[in-house]
Amino acid sequence: MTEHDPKERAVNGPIPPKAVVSRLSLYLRELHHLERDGQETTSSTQLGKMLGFTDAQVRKDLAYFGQFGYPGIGYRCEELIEAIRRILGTNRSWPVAIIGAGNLGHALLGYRGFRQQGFEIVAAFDADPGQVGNRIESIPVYAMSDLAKLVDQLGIRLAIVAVPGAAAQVVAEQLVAAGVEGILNFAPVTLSLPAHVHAVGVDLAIELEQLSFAVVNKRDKQ
Amino acid sequence: MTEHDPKERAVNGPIPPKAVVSRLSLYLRELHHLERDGQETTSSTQLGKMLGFTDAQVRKDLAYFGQFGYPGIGYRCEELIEAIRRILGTNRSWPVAIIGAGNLGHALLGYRGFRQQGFEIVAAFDADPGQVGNRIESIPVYAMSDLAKLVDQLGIRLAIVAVPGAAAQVVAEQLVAAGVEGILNFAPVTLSLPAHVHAVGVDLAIELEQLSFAVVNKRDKQ
DNA sequence: TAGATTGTTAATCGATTAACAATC
DNA sequence: TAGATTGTTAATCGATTAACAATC
Repeated sequence: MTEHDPKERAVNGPIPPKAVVSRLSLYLRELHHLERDGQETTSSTQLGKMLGFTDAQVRKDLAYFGQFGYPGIGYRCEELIEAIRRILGTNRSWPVAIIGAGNLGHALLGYRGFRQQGFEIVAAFDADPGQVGNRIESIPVYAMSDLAKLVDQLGIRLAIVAVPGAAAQVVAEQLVAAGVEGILNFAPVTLSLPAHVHAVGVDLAIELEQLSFAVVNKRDKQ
Repeated sequence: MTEHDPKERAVNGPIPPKAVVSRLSLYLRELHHLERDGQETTSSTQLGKMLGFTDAQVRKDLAYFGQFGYPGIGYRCEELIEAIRRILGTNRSWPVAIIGAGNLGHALLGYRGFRQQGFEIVAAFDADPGQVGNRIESIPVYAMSDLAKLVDQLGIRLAIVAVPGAAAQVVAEQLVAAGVEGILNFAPVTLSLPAHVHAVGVDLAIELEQLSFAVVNKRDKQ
């Protein structure tokens, strides 16, 4: 806590573009690196260079949410980290469920990066009765029939879908019925969801396709 | 093969925005679903509805690459699939290496979706001597010292980095030195690469952060 | 033919960059 | 003070949408 009192934007100010919010996560990641390296302050120019953005873009992005810098000085890393975490909602720990304890779900259950950023996987669910009752990375695997009960008991609002494509839409509907508000979807399908439920899709094959395109159309970056 | 001879854009035509290329992958995914369901043709309106885009955007995106449709009719699914695969470069199979046979690497080695889209993981590499010589999902695990030799022998141009953040930059440099041209990076760091090497980053914690933001700023979609 | 739908141009909208007064 | 850097406005750039002639 310092005497610096940033004027943050009114709660119902202009809604930031999605691209701005995703850059916010990148700024946060770089700020963690800077802080770990012992740097107290940084600047829009430095953050921009680290990520290949202009300094103007960094300042503009942050300005959507308030005033976090000091003219002539820059930004205090610790303060900006705290501010971005508040904006993203990761200044607290989220309990998260994973649906699908197969190949990918297994790996996600063991992924350390989630907890470091404020996400704790507290329950896994699988359709296979052989899996139910097991613990994977010390996280219990439950039957899908227990979903609604556990979502309620554990206060789960976010879930990760790691089931085969053919099952994903049905699973998503079960999650919505259980009260989940956000879904990180690894199944290679477009989920159809009510407007109040948010989804982020990660399609691993698509990421490779984007790389394939970049390589076959070899024109240098920048 | 039909008598339809699309006039595709000159090879050095305007370079398409990145966002267009990523939507191309989504069109391809939906076209596969349509084809599997036995649909012969589709339209920009239908494709748009499936993905939440306008029909104009679908047509504009495709128009960057050529003329693939039939006025009054729409697009033949099979033809458009083939055209998009040619554009993305996935009308052939790419041999891919995975670096890091830990938690996540393990899951990626078993991911079926890669092969279905034209990517075959042919080699894994790990720094742990205990892993070297093993086979995971029938794919051999090699020592990092064999990287350059195998990249050359197997014609590997794309690699997936699934090592801890602290190791990722060094691994990336080894990949570049071995001649790899594209890197799909799962480590939560920004890689510094020469201009002729392309990277796509997937940071799993960042994806959850984006979801967290959407949920705490609960305003409905669209 | 009438209805459907493309490819493309023009109009609109939004996002990025440049510039600079204010501040430390 | 001089140098550095912010937050913000205006200018530029790029992407999306609307409209429509051409086509089947």
